[in-house]
Amino acid sequence: MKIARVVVDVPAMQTDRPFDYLIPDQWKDVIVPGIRVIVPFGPRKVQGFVIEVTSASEVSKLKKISELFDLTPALTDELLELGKWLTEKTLCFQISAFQAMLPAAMKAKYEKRICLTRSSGEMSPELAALFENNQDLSWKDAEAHNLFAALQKEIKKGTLEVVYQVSQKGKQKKVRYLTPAADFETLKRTAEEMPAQAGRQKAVLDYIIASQKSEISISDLKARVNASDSSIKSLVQKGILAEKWMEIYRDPFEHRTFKQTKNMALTNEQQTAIAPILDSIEAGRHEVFMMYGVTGSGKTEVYLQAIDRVMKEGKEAIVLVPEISLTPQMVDRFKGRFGSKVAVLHSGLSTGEKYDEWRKIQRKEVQLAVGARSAIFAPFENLGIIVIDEEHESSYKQEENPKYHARDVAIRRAESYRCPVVLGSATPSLESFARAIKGVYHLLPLRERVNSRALPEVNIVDMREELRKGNRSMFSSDLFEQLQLRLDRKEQTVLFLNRRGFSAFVMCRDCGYVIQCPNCDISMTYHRQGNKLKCHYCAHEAPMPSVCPECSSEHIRFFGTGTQKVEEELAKVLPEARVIRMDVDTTSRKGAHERLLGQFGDGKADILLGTQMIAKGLDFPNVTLVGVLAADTMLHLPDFRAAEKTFQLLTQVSGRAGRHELSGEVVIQSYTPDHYSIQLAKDHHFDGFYEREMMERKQHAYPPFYYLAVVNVSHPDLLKTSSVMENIAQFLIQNLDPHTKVLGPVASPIPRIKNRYRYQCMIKYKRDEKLIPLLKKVMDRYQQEMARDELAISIDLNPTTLM
DNA sequence: AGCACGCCGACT
DNA sequence: GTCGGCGTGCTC
Repeated sequence: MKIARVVVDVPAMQTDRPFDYLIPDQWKDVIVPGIRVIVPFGPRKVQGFVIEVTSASEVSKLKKISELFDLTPALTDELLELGKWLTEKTLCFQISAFQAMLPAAMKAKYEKRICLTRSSGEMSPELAALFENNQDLSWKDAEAHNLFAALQKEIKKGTLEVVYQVSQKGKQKKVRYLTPAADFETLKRTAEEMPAQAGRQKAVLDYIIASQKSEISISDLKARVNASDSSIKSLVQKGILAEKWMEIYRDPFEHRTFKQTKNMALTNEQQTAIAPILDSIEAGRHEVFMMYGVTGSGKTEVYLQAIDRVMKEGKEAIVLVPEISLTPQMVDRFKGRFGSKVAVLHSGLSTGEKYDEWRKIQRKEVQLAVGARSAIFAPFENLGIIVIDEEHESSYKQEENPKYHARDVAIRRAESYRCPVVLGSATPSLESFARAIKGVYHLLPLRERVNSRALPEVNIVDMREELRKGNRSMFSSDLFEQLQLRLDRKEQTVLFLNRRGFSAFVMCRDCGYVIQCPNCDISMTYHRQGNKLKCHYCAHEAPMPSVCPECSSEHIRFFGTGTQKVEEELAKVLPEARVIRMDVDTTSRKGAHERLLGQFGDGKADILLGTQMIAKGLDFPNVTLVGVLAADTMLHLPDFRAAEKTFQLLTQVSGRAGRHELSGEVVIQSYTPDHYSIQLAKDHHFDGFYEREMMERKQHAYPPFYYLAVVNVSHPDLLKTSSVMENIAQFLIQNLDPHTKVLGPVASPIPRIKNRYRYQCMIKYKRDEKLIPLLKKVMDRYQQEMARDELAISIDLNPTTLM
């Protein structure tokens, strides 16, 4: 008998390996790698993925696979292989890797039930009544009615038993439809021979004959010829029509039409950029392109035409976009060009809708998947290109297990399919741009805007100056004037408030001095407890000063503001302005995001006020002013990427102004206007920023000069947490390569979450073969404590955030 | 993760 | 003497 190696759906260290099962003869040809099965595991039943079929096992007493869960593999061979790779690269469980590649609807659902056995003998009267009409009882009901004692006796007697049911969370949506059971000639004859009193049945047949359709939906029949259930039923019973089931898709775009677009003529620059991509497609060569183009330089058109070529060759494409920019505008462009060949996968869809879009890919009914991070796992089998738009976006990194970066997965998949990856951004991540400069990636610059429109003029307002002038409001006089001007001219404004950076950094309102750690050049975090400052990178501490160490001003304090406050303030100073506020609160309901943007696009408001989510992708012709209320907030986060993120954000936001006929202006308010990330964003000078930031990174041994790994430990007990972390750090220091730097342990930037204390330590390395095995060893060593005690250890290789 | 098995304290 | 507490170890 053949044997299947199965990875079971039990995410634990001790079960993170394949278990062998016998394949029953009737399934010997059906069960192939990638198929999900249900297997007995100890006393229960669990779902598992078949990863291999062999003929021998080291285990002698094998159990049989109890059920088949798929008829076609849920994961292709390539995705199984990719899962293995993910496991190694991110140190996650195999099962977690597999599950990450499938839509949430395909996760297994477990239910425990109590069933009658065949040898049902006498039962106690109260239970007998319960099982009078039911074959079984759910475990939850039994629990709720406190029946366990009585049930246990019956189980001992053998009249009842416990069964484990495994099903899938999401279901395919199916509809009943009718099909003629005979050819149309026979149908015609039957219709004529219909008895007179069967008028409705005759009408149904006449309609079917007239329409010449072989598949008739029941709702259609009911609407068109007023058919009733009984007349349909009798036609089916007579064998004239047959009933069938058909899978239908929940269509998230049902009520939307997309304007068909064609390839546009490319500018010279675009042509120069696309040529090497097309070469690579044609040659079947894997290559990574870094398409570095200013906002409005027409990156999307290049993607579209490259994808068009791929699809003409009968291959498939994946386009990743950041979660938040999956606004209708982006979907429109792809749907408009490729119509029904597109599947869209993003968080705005329901679980069922996502599953249906995924099914379209699996069934090869579409050739293009557009979506957020997880769309990188689209189950295509003949990929011709992968595009990652806004490559620098942090949402491409998953923060939960498996902690993968979509860019790495994209490159890995593209290697297997020998196809190109196109990374696009106006503000590439330092890592990617450095690789492009080194020649690892192929750099494709787009320096001109398609409409030759100049980039908007950016004014930086020094908020310290405003304060000196006696303006204590959150709007500088410059911004206020500009706002007033747009109202008069009936033009629109986007106001951006960066709420990230809520963590209290300490800054002097007079000179803009921000207190930084002497060892790390990272801003220190204010701690209410003890009124002191801490660095979360090296654990350095300092007392909270009462006067600014730089200028001795007393106006030194910590910072933070919200959109609601801004809205109130706006209502006070510009009562006639109509404001739409977009933040987590106003966009939490489904479709709210799109609706608000639609309203703004229709000119129903003068000002769009929002957080991160309005930073990208928006393109409204009437917007001529963009205001950034506080450019600094992010700059002082305890994050070595703070400057990079600030630069990216400011550049991104600035790009929202004056994209069409009207020219635009940008006002950036800042307490640190001289910081290079702000100054260089003003000049739209990425290259300058890159060089400056690379110096900083080199000096402080951060990526791209070093790789990072972070070990996080958490436990309800503070002492336990720090001592475990200390032990791990010591172990790593003693065993890692001497060139590898281990920093910490320190308390995490958020030292306690949900009553668990958190400690971390950072590892900076260039090349260290010992690292992964050592980290595995650490996990192994603490495995027991993690299972029993409340200890948790997590490892993030190449973290994007250190929170 | 679940679940059974097994070894100690407080009850009929 | 038995019921049930949760520490320990296993799941093909």
